[in-house]
Amino acid sequence: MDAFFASAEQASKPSLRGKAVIVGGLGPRGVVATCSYEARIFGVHSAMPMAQARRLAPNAAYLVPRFGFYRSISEQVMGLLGALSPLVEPLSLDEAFVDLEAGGAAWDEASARLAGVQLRADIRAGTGLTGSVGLAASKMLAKIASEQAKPDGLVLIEPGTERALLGPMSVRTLPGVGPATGDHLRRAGITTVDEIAEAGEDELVRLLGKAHGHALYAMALARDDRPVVAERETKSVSVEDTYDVDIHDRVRVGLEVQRLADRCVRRLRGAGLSGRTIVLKVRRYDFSTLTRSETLRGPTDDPGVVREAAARLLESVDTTGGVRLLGVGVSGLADYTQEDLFAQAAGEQAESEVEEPSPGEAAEVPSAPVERRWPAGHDVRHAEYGHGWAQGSGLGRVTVRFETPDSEPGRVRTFRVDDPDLEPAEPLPLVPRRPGEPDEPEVASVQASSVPASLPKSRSGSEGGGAMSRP
DNA sequence: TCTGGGGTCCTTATACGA
DNA sequence: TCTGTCGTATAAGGACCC
Repeated sequence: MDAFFASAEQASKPSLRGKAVIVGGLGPRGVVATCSYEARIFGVHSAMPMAQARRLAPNAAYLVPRFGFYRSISEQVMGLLGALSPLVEPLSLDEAFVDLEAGGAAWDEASARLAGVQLRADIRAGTGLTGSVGLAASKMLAKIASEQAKPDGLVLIEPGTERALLGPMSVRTLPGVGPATGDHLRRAGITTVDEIAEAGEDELVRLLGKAHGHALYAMALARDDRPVVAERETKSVSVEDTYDVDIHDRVRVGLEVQRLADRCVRRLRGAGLSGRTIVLKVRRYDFSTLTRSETLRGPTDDPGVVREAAARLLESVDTTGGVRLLGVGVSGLADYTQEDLFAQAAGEQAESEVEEPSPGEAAEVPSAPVERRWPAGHDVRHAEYGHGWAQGSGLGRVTVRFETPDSEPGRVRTFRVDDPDLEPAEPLPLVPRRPGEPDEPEVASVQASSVPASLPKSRSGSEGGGAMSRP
């Protein structure tokens, strides 16, 4: 999908169409998750500190992400991909590989192009959003093609032309070459894909290590036979928080770690998993990051056990100077629990407390309960004025723009944050339902019956038919 | 003024049992 | 019994991706 979060917000909010829209964390330490193409003109891009984005584009609309909303759109699009092939490999909410050959949807250039054109039309009709499609004989090339196709395009890399196309490109084009590897290669005099090929495999391995070296050399020769893998199992579950201001108080640090441990366990249990290795992550005031981990005798999903392990790990960390981020994770996952009996007994007391957040938790965050209630961009409903979204809040007031995906740009009104006529609302569907269709009040309730998981699994390992769509 | 959150994979060092 | 070594876990850090 093109500028996915920002596009979804523009589709949802008519007044933002054609405008610079920036989605991300709005706190003092937030970063840009996605921004609209209008915002990119100002130099804003993903991962940029929000403070910098505000300087570059002070008049843009700034919104917090609504993952539930994006997920429902994503499920719709993934459903369309699932109709093309049983082999769909999601990379994120807005991106997936599809093996068109395995699905019988395409077998040559013409049929692949046709499938891509049809898919883009279906995505637009179903979601009102634009997606780009890259078609090629391997995952790497499909991905590069989809990058070139954006926004709102389709690019097909013809078999036989791969090396010539790749050769003059920057090494940074290849997936897996980020800033560090890019610098490393540049210092060795390698800046283009051709130069990787010329350097030779041995030199690449010497520079970058075995795995990376071999992989990169193969990529440079356009050799990539990785299959499209439909279902990959989760390897770890983690939660982390960056705090608006560094935490110095050691007791407070301990409390935060306990909260994170509970949140992590809730997610773990929600996924029906348990794990053996507990990981504590600490980012200090100077941005130095360290992790401490401990492996238990058996997997656990017991909040008390995870809390205690996290607390033990924290003891070995020096936090003087303050911490800006804390995180707790669990890896070494299993889908069953074989609890250490001794540890379980110790954890039982804490157990009951994790099921529901403790009453004190909501009040525990002293910073701005106002912004918490009306996050920028979230939908609201007013008894008299109907559906709208919170444009901003502060000083006991919230500004609401009243509009819906299929209305004209709406008007703004301001209310007291505790106005009883105002309540949070679910997102509305981006595309109006056709008459005769079952009534579904929320996009969030889109059913997942057509996602790949429910489709028959075919053998994997097909090669040469890989195509990737960037929906 | 800086620099999120949720992941994956790889490398290196170290410990340990056979 | 001493010593090396091989394979496997574990621990920590780093790069990368969206």
